[in-house]
Amino acid sequence: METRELRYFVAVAEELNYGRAAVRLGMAQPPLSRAIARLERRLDTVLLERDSHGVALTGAGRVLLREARIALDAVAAAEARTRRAGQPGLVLAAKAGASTELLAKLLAAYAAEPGSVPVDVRLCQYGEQGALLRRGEADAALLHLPFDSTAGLDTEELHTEGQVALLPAGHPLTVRRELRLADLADLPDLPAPRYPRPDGTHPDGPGPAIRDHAQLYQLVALGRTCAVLPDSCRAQLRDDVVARPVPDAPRVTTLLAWPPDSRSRPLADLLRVAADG
Amino acid sequence: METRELRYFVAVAEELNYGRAAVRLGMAQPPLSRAIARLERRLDTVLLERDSHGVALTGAGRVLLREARIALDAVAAAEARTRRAGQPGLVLAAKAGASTELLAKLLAAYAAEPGSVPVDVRLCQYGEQGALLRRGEADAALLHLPFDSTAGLDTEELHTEGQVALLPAGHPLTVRRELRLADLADLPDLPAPRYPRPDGTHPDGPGPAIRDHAQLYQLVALGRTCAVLPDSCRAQLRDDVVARPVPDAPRVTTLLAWPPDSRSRPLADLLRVAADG
DNA sequence: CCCGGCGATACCCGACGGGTATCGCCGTAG
DNA sequence: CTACGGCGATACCCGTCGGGTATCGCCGGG
Repeated sequence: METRELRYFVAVAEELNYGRAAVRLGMAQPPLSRAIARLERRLDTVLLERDSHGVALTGAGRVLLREARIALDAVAAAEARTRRAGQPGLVLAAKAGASTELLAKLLAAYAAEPGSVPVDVRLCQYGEQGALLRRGEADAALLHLPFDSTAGLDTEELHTEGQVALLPAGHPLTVRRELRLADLADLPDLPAPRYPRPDGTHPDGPGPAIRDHAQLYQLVALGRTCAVLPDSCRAQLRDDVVARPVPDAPRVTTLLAWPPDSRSRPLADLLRVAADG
Repeated sequence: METRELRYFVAVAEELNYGRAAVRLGMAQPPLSRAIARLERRLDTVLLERDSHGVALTGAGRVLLREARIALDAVAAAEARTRRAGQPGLVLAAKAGASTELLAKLLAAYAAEPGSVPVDVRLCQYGEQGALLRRGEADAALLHLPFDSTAGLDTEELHTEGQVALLPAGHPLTVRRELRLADLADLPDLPAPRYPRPDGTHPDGPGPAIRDHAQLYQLVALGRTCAVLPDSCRAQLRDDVVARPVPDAPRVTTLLAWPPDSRSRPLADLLRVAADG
């Protein structure tokens, strides 16, 4: 099976309509029909049930749809990783607005190494760093437990810290020295922010939908929401936002992650610097 | 990137010689040269250093070799799984000679289900079942912890049991009611069998290299080695082999494993029967 | 009953994959 | 020093196949 055939099949299986799939693929419908028919002949398996008013997946078609997506992702990751391995420099993915201090220190320490290469920092929305790594678009990523998934990645823990609540300056709760998670649940004036799910959609609710820390700071400053974030975020607060410790919030571990078995010289240097620092 | 190009590149990267790679691929050398050159042009990356006396991988080439193998495996698994999804019946992989009783019960119980399909049992050498699953050549497999790896698979525990030592009838150690692992280490007359590593090779040593339980029974009966196996193997012993409990050997868990997200009707039935039984 | 939407078929063309012959480079043997 | 042999690259040719346009056949709805 060629990747082109898999791409064609995925397009048809997703659209369930040869015409629309052909448009999406930038080609005409007849060669697409033939390509799918040839694929079915070679696999000796019916993938699609056509009646003259549309298309439906067979059981085998559902299997191939799932497997083809996996295979195409692997091919795309191979291409992305190879492309970047051929060019100098590292790409490091980090959550926008998170661990800025630690990130700055890491970059400075690595830049001071002999033989270090330029590091391109890609600031991501929540949860996007893992996807960048898995797609081969980044060499390493800063992740935060327990929020990000490390499945299928190698990791090195860098730092663990408690969390603080961020409140708009002047809010009644700011008179307290410490807060509990329960104090922050269901505040009518400060509805909890809605973080994106792994698939990028937001749950429903009264609070604002947010995509990264920068948005969150601003919304807290505007008195629209409150947030619970790692201690280190206090370094970047200005006086329109107040931080109060939340001892019962889970501790947050910042870790460096990279794809397993990828150990180029520059990446190995970066990992060593991170582990030492 | 097309899978054909990846196959070509892997062949050249493994042979480090265009001529031999072309033979392996069943084609002539010039089109292979051109295909690799085109791949490099499209990736805008040098994959191979050619001096006139051979070929060497660049850093990017090493990356692509690793990634291309992963991607090609994914494509091959997609093809195998789809092929079999299009045909009736299930394929169940099991270690030859292990868990025979449990396997027989499972097959009988499933066959009695309404709507059950024929089950093709593939008896494997040690450690091969996981590979069959991952390559898409089996729908489910019987694995044994702590020997087999379940990484990347969904599993259901079926049974846990202790282990016994198998000794040739008449061996001096058979006078004991129980044995310890230490009793069986470094016996000069019964050197430990050499089980295959995950890559199929055998470690060095004095004992016989074995590939499955059937071989092992026979070698024990011949007085060439001894073995520590799950209790249930006693059901198939004849009187030329004696079993003695080994309480300090790790307990063995038999489990049913299947590729994540694969839940066809027949497989779901089999899993339900296995969980109930 | 006719029209419209959809997939399949017929037919054509150009590009690309693959083959043979040969070159250019270099290391080595005589 | 030259001749040879091994290896990858280049030149050139051919057939196949991927893709395009036109059209058909089927069916469901207005």
